[in-house]
Amino acid sequence: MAATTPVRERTRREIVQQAMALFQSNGYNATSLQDIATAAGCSKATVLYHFHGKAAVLAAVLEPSHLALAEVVAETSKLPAAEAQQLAISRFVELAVEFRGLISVLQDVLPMIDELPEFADLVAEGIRLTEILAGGTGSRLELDVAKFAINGLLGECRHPGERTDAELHELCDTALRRLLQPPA
Amino acid sequence: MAATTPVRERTRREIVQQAMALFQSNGYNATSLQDIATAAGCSKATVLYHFHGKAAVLAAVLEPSHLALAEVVAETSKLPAAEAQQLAISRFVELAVEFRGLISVLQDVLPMIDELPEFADLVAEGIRLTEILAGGTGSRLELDVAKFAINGLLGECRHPGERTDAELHELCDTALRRLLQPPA
DNA sequence: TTGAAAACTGTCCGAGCGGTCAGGAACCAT
DNA sequence: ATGGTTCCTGACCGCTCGGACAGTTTTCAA
Repeated sequence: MAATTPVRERTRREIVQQAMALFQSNGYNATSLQDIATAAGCSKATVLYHFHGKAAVLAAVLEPSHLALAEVVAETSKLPAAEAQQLAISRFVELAVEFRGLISVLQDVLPMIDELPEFADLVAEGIRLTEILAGGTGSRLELDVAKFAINGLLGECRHPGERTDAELHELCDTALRRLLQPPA
Repeated sequence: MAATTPVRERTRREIVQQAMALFQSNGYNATSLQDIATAAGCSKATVLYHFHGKAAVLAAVLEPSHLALAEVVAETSKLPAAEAQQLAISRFVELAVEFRGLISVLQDVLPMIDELPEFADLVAEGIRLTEILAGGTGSRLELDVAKFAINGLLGECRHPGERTDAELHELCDTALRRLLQPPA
């Protein structure tokens, strides 16, 4: 009894990896289970053997970024509002650059994410991040500006290859600071 | 020979109206021709009799906003860069508020809009608007910030009913000015 | 070597999609 | 009344999708 069955993990990993690539280039909705299976070199039935439904594949693809987001939220939650905002901006920008490819996937799924129960806490953490980015003033306008910022960032991380990581980083950093830290 | 056959126009209008409502609440991709037909009180074949394909229905739904956008672009194109940017911001915000419901439709279609030939000039006008909003500096960063602004605005106009028109207007105006007119 | 457990697959299913088409119904100038 | 035009529809088509399942192959500890 090995701690983990390597064959199981290997296949799962391959499926997740190929699914990620396909989701990034074609979007979640435009990618079929058959596409994933073909890319992963197995049958569609195998994909469904390892993952109970297409949404479960998506959840596995999103897991690392989800964990990273949760860490940023946890890390910033303990700080006073002003410092938290400051840190959240830079950490969030880093996150966006690191997972830039996955963000278009998120965009594609957003309209239906409320109906997928496996993403409830991801949504909750997104909301929490918004509050932190808003600077904790509780002001309606600032909260909405923070949402605006996230939407802008999500939208801009699409079209991979058009921008280098450094350019994307500068853009997001500039935009977030202009939006969230306007000079008094 | 009447100038227009009223019955034709009445059916067309009903279809477009119901399609607009469905596109807004469920998105373009998640709305089927059958859904539209049922809501409009006719058969799917009738929808296809009046509009040659689903994309044509979308084009009809988007037409008023498209015209309004074209007018804003035309109006601002003649002005010097600084004034043009100033005017574009306020006019674009007004546009966004007026057609706030349709914007989520646009978001839904964006990933595939390049393949729909009927929207080529809409895309072109969107790009032109981006340039005007960027302030005509030609700077890569400012151009990207303008795109960022548009994406943020598009994202925020979703979830109708959560915000009044006035609130949305204030939000978009604030965000665009912070992004595009940062104090020197 | 063997046999149970794990991994995998071919095949089928029902549903929904956008779109076509021949023909029926409504309309209206004559 | 009537005949041609416009409007409308039921039935159908080809296709793709996510998913179910019984049965085969592979794996691996005993």
